[in-house]
Amino acid sequence: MIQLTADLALPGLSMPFARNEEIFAEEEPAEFVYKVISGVVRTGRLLADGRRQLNAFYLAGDVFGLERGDVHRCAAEAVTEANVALIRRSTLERQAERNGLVAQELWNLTALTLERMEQHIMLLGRKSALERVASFLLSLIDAKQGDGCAPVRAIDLSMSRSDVADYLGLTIETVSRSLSQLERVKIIALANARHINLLDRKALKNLATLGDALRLV
Amino acid sequence: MIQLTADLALPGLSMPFARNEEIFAEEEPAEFVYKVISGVVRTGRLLADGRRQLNAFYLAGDVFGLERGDVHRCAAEAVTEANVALIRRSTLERQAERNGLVAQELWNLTALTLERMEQHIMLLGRKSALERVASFLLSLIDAKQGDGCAPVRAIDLSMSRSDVADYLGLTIETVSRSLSQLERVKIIALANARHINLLDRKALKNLATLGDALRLV
DNA sequence: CGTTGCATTGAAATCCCTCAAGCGAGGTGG
DNA sequence: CCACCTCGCTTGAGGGATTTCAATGCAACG
Repeated sequence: MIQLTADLALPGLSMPFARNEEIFAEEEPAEFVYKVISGVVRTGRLLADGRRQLNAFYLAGDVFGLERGDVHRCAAEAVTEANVALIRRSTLERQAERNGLVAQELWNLTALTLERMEQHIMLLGRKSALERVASFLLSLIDAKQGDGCAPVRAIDLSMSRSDVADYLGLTIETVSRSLSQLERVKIIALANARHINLLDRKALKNLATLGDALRLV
Repeated sequence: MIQLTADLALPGLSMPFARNEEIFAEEEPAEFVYKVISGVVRTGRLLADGRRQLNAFYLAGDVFGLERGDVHRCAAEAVTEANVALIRRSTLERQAERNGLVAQELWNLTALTLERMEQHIMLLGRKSALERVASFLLSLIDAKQGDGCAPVRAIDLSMSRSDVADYLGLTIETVSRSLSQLERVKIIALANARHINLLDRKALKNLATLGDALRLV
């Protein structure tokens, strides 16, 4: 990570994106690899009839747009105003050839994305709506926890209900109802639609991982 | 691929597995990387209450068990009798450090798996039962097509309805009903439960990719 | 103060799951 | 050799979770 971070941080290549602005499109040539400097980015795909499925949200420090082939198989858009660093892929691959650490880091980043996708597959294939929303909130908490060390008491959603729904394979109504349900049983409190106070973390975790065998060991 | 294939083909390390035999377990130390020589392998995870989600099926030539961390995050089992080549991970990583082509191939294989997972996420999050089954059949056809060049007219399912269901995020009953439905509209014919004749490939593709934007361009 | 966009809530409909019964092929024992 | 059992698959009926459709609320903004 250190290696790539250094390479990616070239300040000249950092670009600002507005809310909902497209960073790259599905099927677009994959000329760059991207790193979130600030803000939030979403990646996803569309079916022709308009159904949308989001793969992932990327927060500051995350790398996205890393592809095997020569085109992007997902679109990427800014969820919030975001600064994104661009690294020319050809440059990166040349470096990887010379420097084993860069190559290893490219592999690591891809494998990390893969791990997240595998977890998401379990969520989409086998979890109920309530479990999905609980898992989602918990993943946001864990991401935040990684940064600071103070226990997280509140979550600020940077994405709309529509984004959450398309990420979790639900409708916005079901997401809204699930959040209301979590509030009714006093697991969370909704200060407003985008600001959530965490009341009972243990209960949330039970819901989210009922019972992910990995966590119970 | 060529590079790794050569490395992986060391015949001394090929191991036979019986139907349903475990190849590695969830959370087991990831000591080896695996390559299917013959037969079919499934990978997946369990929730504590017994719900199962399969990530992927691997056919002859496919590599699986490639991890970033030091433990397997999925279990792997033989679907049919299978021969699997094992490569010690430490060996592979040492080679990757010295030989850029090996490193690149490791990255390629991980990225290929990632691509498949992303496609599966769309299937699980946004496709109906019928679309999922159609997509599944089509992916089997495409995998077969890759080998020979004659147009595929029949599919032999090596996995049970239960495996298909857990892969597609459905129940066995829904899988069965979807297949019957495909038969009723003359898209397929079921010679028996595991042997499917393809009658209308175009209709199957329409169902599966209605309308995957990628394919419509 | 009306408009616009996003979120919540309710009611009805739909899709898929659950439960249950039946079917067929393969294997075993009488 | 046939009856019987088992296992995997199919089919049906009913129920439940989520979607769909529709109305309302709410906050930001011109």
